[in-house]
Amino acid sequence: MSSPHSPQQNHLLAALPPADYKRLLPDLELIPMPLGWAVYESGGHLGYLYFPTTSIVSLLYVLESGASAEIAITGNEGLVGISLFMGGESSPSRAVVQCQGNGYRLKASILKKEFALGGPLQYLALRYTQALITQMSQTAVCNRHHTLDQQLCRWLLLSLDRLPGNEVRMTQELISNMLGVRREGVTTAAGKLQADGLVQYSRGHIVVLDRPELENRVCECYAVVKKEFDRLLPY
Amino acid sequence: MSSPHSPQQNHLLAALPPADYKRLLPDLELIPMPLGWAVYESGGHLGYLYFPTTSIVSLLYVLESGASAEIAITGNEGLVGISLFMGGESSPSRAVVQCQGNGYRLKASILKKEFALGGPLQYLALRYTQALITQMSQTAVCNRHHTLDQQLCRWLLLSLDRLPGNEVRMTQELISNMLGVRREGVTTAAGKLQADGLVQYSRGHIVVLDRPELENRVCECYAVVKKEFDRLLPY
DNA sequence: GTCGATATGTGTGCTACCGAACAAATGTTA
DNA sequence: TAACATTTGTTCGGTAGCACACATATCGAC
Repeated sequence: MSSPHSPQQNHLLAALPPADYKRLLPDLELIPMPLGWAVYESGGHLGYLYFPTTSIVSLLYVLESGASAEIAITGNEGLVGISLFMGGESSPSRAVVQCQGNGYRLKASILKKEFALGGPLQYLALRYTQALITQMSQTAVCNRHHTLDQQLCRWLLLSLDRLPGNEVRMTQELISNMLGVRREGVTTAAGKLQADGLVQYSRGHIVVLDRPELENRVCECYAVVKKEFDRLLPY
Repeated sequence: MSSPHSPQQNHLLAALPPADYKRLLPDLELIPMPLGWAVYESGGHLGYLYFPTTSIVSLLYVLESGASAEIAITGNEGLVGISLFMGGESSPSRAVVQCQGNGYRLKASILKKEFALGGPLQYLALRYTQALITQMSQTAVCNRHHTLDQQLCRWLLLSLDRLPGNEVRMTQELISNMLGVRREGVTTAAGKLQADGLVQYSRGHIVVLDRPELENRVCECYAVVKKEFDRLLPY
């Protein structure tokens, strides 16, 4: 009888005490999140706060030149649209669905009322935001000091953590946009991983075969971010 | 009769309505912020929230290798210690005084009570945090795509905006730590600026002579961050 | 003024990544 | 099955920033 979809698939919603969860439930709307959909655009208005369940959303910046870079990634551990409760209403970044799936959304007006109560939702939203800040900071440092090979490992692991199974659907072209590098660079780095038997990919389907070795090759940035998420949002 | 120091030199404190400001005033403690002082360490406990007035504080990450990178900079427009009200209590970054000066501090316990009221302090603190997020994100993208020359201009302008006068006291060695590059790279980039008459420096004293040209050479990142700060925190 | 510490300038080779052009392989559609 | 679009692989020269070594300049203490 129970639907295969539940708001509780999102860790933040699942962490709400029963009373708060019940109050919010009628206002949570299931919504499909198709590949490539821009949840919000740079500077654009936001009508809803989104809680991904089976989808992954990338926060990225696009420069005037057209060059881009991902600054953070959000899945079922978080939410999309922090500017709604932080007070700014908009943000200069873009949020794009990187892996198709579902999510729940909450009307901005309802979120704001709930947030103003100062209860569990505020508590969770702010802690999540701090974890997000850690991810962004670590991305900045990683961009500066680590090699493309390491960053590709980091990106794969961060994505994998937010997906069921061990497969990531994503072309090398799109990964290069996320990492802010050339597609050829990703081809080379991914070629090494494939040659060493860590992954197996073909036309946009990447299957991770040896996760331990991936964790072995990744830079410290992955562990720092993961540890901070676990500390702030124990699940 | 009036002291040369006032909490109102900090823009956030100055933006508080009179009633809230008066309530907080007895708990604001003037504190000198000496060069190099670590306001907080990675993972360390924070006893106070800091409001710089004439000092500049850098938020930076230090990697296991010893390499470092600045992810944001805070002066009299903001505050240091967001993890206190975001709920995490600590953060993996470090905050170091980059330019000596003064500031005011507020006990963590008092801050938390005040923040929980949901009043103007909460409003301002969250908006400031969102502006900080923009700065961090832009730093990540800038690290990826822009040249050292552009980044040096950005760093100089961001510092200049937070200081009185047109002089920045900072050796090239320290600037290189902030930007996460080699000292020689800064020497070369700074040499160009000096040769073209934009700055005049000697042993840790950088005097900006031609700010318009500096703004002409900087990447878009500077303007994006400045615009977002002005939007979120009009002064 | 001399000395030592700190700060800045320069040179040489090296590597990671860029830019562009093109080739090959793999799906998809007719 | 054939034609096509998409994805991945490869090559070439160019460049920004690296690592290391060392030269010079400036300031302060004695």
